[in-house]
Amino acid sequence: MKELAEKYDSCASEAKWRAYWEREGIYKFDKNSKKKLYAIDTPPPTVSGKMHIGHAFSYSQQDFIARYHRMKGENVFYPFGTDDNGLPTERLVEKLKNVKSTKMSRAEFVALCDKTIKEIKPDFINDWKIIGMSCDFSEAYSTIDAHSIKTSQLSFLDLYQKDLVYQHIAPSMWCVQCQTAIAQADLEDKDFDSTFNDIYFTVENGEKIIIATTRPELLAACVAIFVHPNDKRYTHLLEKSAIVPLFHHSVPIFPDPSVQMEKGTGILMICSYGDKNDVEAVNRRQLSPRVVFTRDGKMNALAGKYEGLKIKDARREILHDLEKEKLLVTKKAIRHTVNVHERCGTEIEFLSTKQWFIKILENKERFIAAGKKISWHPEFMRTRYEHWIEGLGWDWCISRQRHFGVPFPVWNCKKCGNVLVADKNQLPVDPLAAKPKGKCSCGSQEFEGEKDVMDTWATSSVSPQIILNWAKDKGYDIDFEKMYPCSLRPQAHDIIRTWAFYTIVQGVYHEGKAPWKNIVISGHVLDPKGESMHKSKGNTIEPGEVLKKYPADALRFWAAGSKLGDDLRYLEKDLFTGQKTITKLWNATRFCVPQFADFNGKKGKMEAFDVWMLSKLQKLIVANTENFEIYEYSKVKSETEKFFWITFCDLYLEIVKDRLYNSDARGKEAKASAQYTLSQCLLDLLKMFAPLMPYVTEEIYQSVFKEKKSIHLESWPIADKKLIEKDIEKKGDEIIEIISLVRKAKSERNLSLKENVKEIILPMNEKDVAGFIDDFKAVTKAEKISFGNKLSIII
RNA sequence: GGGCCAGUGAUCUAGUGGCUAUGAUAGCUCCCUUACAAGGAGCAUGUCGAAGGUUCGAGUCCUUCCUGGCCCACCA
Repeated sequence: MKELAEKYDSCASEAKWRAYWEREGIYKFDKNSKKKLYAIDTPPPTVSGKMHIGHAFSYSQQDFIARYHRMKGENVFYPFGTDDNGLPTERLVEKLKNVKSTKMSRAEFVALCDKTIKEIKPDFINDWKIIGMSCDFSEAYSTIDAHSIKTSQLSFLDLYQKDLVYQHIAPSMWCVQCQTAIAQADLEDKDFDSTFNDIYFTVENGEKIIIATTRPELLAACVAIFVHPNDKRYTHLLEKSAIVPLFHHSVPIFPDPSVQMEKGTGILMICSYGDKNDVEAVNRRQLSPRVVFTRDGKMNALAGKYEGLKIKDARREILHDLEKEKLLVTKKAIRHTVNVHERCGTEIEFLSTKQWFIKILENKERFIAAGKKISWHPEFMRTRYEHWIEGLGWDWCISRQRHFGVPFPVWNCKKCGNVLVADKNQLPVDPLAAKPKGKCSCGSQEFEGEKDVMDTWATSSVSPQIILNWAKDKGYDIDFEKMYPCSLRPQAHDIIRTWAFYTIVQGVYHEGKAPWKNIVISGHVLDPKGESMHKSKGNTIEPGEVLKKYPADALRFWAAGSKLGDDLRYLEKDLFTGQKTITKLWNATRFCVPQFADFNGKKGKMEAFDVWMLSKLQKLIVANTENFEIYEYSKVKSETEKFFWITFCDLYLEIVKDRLYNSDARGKEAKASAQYTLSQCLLDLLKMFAPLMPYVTEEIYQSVFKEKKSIHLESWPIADKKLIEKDIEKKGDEIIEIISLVRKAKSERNLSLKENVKEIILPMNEKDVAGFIDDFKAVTKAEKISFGNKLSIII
């Protein structure tokens, strides 16, 4: 047992224990262990420059849970992964290296991505180690490593064989900035200033009608006009045709019940394609589409004189021309919400392209059913999941016309165009570099590899399969069958519609069941005003900056303060509160340690206040265990903090000082009783703080107790119900109440607490509280204690 | 427009039917007491968003409304 230094040096201590944990493999997964498994489907953060405060927040929270389960004696499988493929990575590399992927060869760009990732990843991962994540970092994966590519391709082959994936030419969501197809889940809302324009069309009978639109550049793409069949204003126009202004092509006027009569002028122009309704309308009426722009968002030849202009420039020019030709009735400024691509903020368009889709619409019920089999924490997050599924309108488009991603294990026959998929044994495969095994059914051996890569979610959604070695290509065995489903998926609420949903889809399709037993949803970090943090708003907080001022334990302690699933404001004072708790823990230990010097570890007859204290401790253990079982780490934090600060420090430590300091007068046995209680409380408190503040608890444990290699390999305290003494607790509480009143009385008289009290008359039965009286007398500095009907404090 | 969550002292927050509503921060008063002044003791601060209702009893349950956040839809 070592004396503790006067001050806790968090900086040195945290670095020391971090290195120790890694060197000693404290968090290493033991694949041969017979203990109960607890597998965590860790979120792989998207590799970006640095960890942000939201990461620090949510990863701390999942780490509390992981550490609790480890201490509970479970075999925790807690790998660490990084998501480093796909569009987000491409955009990062473009930014860091100041290049444009569209202006480079694919091979060149992929090589640059690989190189850049290698450069920045070690520092990036280090941020996670600094906050004290207890992952097994030797079980690290990247969503672009060979194992992940193989798993992802295997997943594709399995879906292909089960007829759950298909290739299809159809109008789908397209980002003209990223020049790729995207999925419904990749959309975001954004407000734009625009104009609502009333434009004249001329019907074949010469009548002029007015159509309202925000997108006049789509006039060239107009293929029909819809009016409501019951709209008396326009029934006479039905089955006639109209001439599109500026472009002079003729389009039919159809009745269609989807038209909302009260909107705009009640006349709707159908373009190929302005939105999802247009897509459906064109299909329903079997119209031949007029596509007017190119994949990079410029007008094409069909747009006549506007060819080559960007969409927005064309809009301005066309409005200008309409105005000049007196075809524009009015132009109203409006602000409206438009769907944009979440990665770049560009308004999405609809283009007919050939894409791969995973079928999801036909199995909505199965996904909802699988969601019901999972325990959601908090429960209401399941509702969000179900609503997302109910609102889905498209199958999952998984192909991206990009460079850096998992390739489709697919070739097309050059002769007949047939699709050939790779053989399982070929994986991982790059179809641009390799050839399929065998021939096409047409006899040809000439193939063209699929150039598209997969949506990054297509790979991250098989994270359970990746970590549990579904592809069976890891160097050693992790028994997929035994370990699937995982025990836990921790993640934030903003990716329920993507990561959680897609992972469930893959789980249902590959394994016929949900991928995890529990899902814990964390919230977001807000700025001090309660607003969301955005780089553009300039209100972001960098964990690196926070950690220059405060220990990682304090950051974690702050992160433990949000109720499960709740957002939390970043207020610096809360970091300070955490730091105070660390200091207090340190100083309380500094008080205890010298008291253990002459302690033989044996307990004799226990003093009343010690029984009282141990009883309260057992109750805390029960409460904390229950709360951790339901993932309520914030309640563990507040309960433990309250107990430590008030019950242990303010009350108990003060009460036992007399017995410890004056053992000659009070007796060796009374001292031993206090020593025993102190050491029990301190050890159990350290253990219960350990998941939240792994560093300071380790530092203290290693100095004072050191029964195992690490406090994090210690067992979580188990409550001894026999120690719960309701009666003594109640009596003790009554005495405590009076101690408070004595303190208050001194305080009101502006006296020091060590001031003597002449006499205290207790309104109690002497026999009931006899065991407490010596301690009570000492802590209140009372010269005389007597018993009567009414409380009286005579100073 | 639909859904979800929330509205508690100056600020943030605990509290899913039961004695005078938690704790933290800021404020004020006192105390350098041999773990801790980055501390301790104490004080003050609340019509628990509004209105109805259920109940012996409501911050807690129900209804309606108001406000905020998030998600989704619409966006001719």
